[in-house]
Amino acid sequence: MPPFDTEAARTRLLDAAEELFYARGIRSVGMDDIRTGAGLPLKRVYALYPAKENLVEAYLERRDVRWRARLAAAVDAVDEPRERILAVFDWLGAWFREPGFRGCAWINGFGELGSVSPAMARLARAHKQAFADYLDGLVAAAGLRADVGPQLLLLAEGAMVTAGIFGTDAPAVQARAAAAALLRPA
Amino acid sequence: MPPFDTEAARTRLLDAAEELFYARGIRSVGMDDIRTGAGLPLKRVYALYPAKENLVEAYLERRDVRWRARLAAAVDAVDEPRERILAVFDWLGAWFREPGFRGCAWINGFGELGSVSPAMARLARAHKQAFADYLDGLVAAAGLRADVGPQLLLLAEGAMVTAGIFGTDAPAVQARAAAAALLRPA
DNA sequence: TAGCGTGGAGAACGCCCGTTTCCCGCGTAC
DNA sequence: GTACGCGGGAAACGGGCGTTCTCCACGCTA
Repeated sequence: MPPFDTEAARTRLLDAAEELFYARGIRSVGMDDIRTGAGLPLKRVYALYPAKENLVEAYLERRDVRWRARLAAAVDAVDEPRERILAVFDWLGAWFREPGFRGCAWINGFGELGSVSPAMARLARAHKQAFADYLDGLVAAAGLRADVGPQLLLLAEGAMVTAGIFGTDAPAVQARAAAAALLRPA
Repeated sequence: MPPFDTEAARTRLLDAAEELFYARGIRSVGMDDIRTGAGLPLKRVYALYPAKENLVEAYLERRDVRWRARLAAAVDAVDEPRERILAVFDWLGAWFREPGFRGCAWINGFGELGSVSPAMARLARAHKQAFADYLDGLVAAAGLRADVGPQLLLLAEGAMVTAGIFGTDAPAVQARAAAAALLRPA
């Protein structure tokens, strides 16, 4: 059973899972929906991930890697340390404008399952901690006071939530403006 | 059937629904859990709200009124216009510290059901719009530039989300400090 | 006291969904 | 050509849940 096109099947499975879970939420998506989306027999789905929870974890872990890589790539296109911080919010705006944007997968997942699934709570905390650490690094590299980092995190999280609920990218430019104000020396 | 202690029953029902829905999410809570929590026969539950969705709406509407009233009461204890804005974040901190705090009921509900329930999406937007309008009012009363209002909204939303995920009240003081910086003239 | 209706408790129904199992067809080996 | 085994599709199973229905105990009326 193992050596077929297992890796290709895994990719298609995660692609289908990501599209469906992100668009509709986790509980709203049945394993049958995913099987249909991936074009895989249910038997193979369960051979790759023995339970739905494992598939959810794999989806969030892959998305975490990709999301942070895309953010880092956008930031790395900029040199000046303070501009790099603002680039975070520019990239958020680009993300908000993507078709199908529905807010942050971890905030949504935490709201849906955080109190009922320790795994979901852990993944959400890990992702947000990594994002917070990344922002702290940018702040340190710019020689700014350390307490600006958490403040930028709040702006970014607020922008994600607000953009998701209202379906507009305006929060990105509002957050960017607020961030620029916070970067000015006291 | 109508004139018994219908209003008392309705209150107990909404109390139980609020406690359970907020703590565990909406789909994780069964009508039987609510019936047990309220100590009401299922027949009476369905007499008061013909479907779960109606009960969810009633829960969110009552919570909306109460949440905004509590916020307004905390703000109204302060006179100076800029201090009133900061009082918002002080009150958020007090809220975060309450036992059982699990983030914002509308953010969580939107993440869980926003894409699958138009009613949930509408309620979340209405609540957040009302909060945004309230902040805009405080900003106008303080004679500040209008674009500070949405920035404060992002800080507050980000604080709710981050406090919910990490289970700490630190975001309230971080958001308060950021807000204070934004209130300083450019 | 006999009859009636009202309200409470929980069983029952139908549906959905995560997971497992069955069966059939095809390719391979001898 | 035939037996074997593997993989695919889908049906089956078990549990949970929203909603409805049944049954019984109690209180009022003549």
